[in-house]
Amino acid sequence: MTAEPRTADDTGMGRRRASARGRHKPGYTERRAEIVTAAAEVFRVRGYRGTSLADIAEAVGTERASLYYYVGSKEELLDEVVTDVVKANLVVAEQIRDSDTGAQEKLRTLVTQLMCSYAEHYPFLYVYLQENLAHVAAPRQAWATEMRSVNRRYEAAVEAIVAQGIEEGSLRAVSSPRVMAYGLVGMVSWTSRWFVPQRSPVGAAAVGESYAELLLHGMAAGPGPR
Amino acid sequence: MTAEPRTADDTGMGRRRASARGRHKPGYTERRAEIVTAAAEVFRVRGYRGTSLADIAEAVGTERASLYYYVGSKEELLDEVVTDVVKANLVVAEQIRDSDTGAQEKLRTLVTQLMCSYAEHYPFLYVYLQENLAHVAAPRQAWATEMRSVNRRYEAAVEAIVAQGIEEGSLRAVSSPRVMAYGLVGMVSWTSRWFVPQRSPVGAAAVGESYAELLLHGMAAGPGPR
DNA sequence: CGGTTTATCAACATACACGTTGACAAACTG
DNA sequence: CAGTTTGTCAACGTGTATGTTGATAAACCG
Repeated sequence: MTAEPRTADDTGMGRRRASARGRHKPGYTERRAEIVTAAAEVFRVRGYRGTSLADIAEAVGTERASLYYYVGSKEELLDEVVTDVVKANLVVAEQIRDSDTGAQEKLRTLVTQLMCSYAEHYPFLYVYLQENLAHVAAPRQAWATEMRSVNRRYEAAVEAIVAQGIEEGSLRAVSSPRVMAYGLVGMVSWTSRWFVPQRSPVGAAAVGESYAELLLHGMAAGPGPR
Repeated sequence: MTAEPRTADDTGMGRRRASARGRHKPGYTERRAEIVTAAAEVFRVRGYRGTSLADIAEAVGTERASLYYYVGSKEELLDEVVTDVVKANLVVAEQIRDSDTGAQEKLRTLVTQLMCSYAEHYPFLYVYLQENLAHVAAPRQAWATEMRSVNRRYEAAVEAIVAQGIEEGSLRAVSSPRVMAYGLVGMVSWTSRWFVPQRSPVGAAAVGESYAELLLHGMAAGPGPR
């Protein structure tokens, strides 16, 4: 008894809700964006791992279960928060690398652009920087692998510009291009630990220009130090 | 019935074990150190939050419950891994700040010392750097507050050296001392994301010297860029 | 204005992590 | 070699997180 045929009657109610996501009602997408934005801020403050969906629900002013009407999982939410912006950033970096200028100008542009990008898409990119891809757990491995590749390409772009600079003689080989690139990226990325666009006396552009100045002056060929 | 008097008979068995920790048997401390070391490596690889005591037990080759014979909690383990080394590092930084030299030499010493320190106490300091103190959850607030103060003092020391350099005229005010200090710390701290002492073609000292060179050349007063 | 779609949420089912207990074996000790 | 200490571990209790379900309002629409 209690056979519960069930056969191919794949009409789980939850499934129907999920498929309702396909349709693009006007209010739906807006509300979804609200949720993603709220999630981004909570992620930034408490970290991805330290954030529960209940936290996000509270920030949005709703109940945890309601979130599932808009989003399939916490992972999907992170993906939504982070992926596009990060990829856009990579595109810009590769454009700069491929542009037709000297390495010095390229680096300056890249650093200031990067800082401004952080501020413009405020909590989003910082959520990403604070995520250590080496620490992601099993269920996000696919995403992590993709993002790692984005990171690698980003770093490769910076490295290429540095290498160009050394080759064209405008930059000193203070160290290997790789290590120099990591230094540059690190200096800028670490701002995620202290820089808050609104609450900072100095703007993102100013920080970016300072760091560009510092790095360029530091790498520039020409009159020695002392 | 089943009154279970229990009164002041505070002889819970677990308590007795815990108090047995007071005694300093020879093998005990060694085993404990093994566990702390293993924990450090697991923390580095998976992050504090992403690590379960089961993971650590597996790394040690024992059972989760056995760890509690040596350690009261996961937090205690992190504390053990991180706190002393971090504080020692701060002491060195403040010594450098208070030493009797020019700012340039101070910064060079500080940066190289810092990198070497990372390598020497390998996974330990990197575990700390990867912990974002802004993300710690409630039960570790006390520890986090203490560590935040350590961070603040560290950054203040670097900032002071930069300020000294500007005052004595050996460094340019590329930006505020604070922002410059963050840049320096960031460049070095970010190595936690890519530098693995054994597995890297370039040693910690070399990276440290390169970054010191780059930063100093970048901040140094004297012949302009171009 | 009745029926359908849209959105919300209480309640449930699972899973996993932490920390504790008490039993137990092996090593030590007198 | 008997008794105690030292170290290990299966089993349990508890808390908290995720994701699902079905009931239920509210808005929409023909």
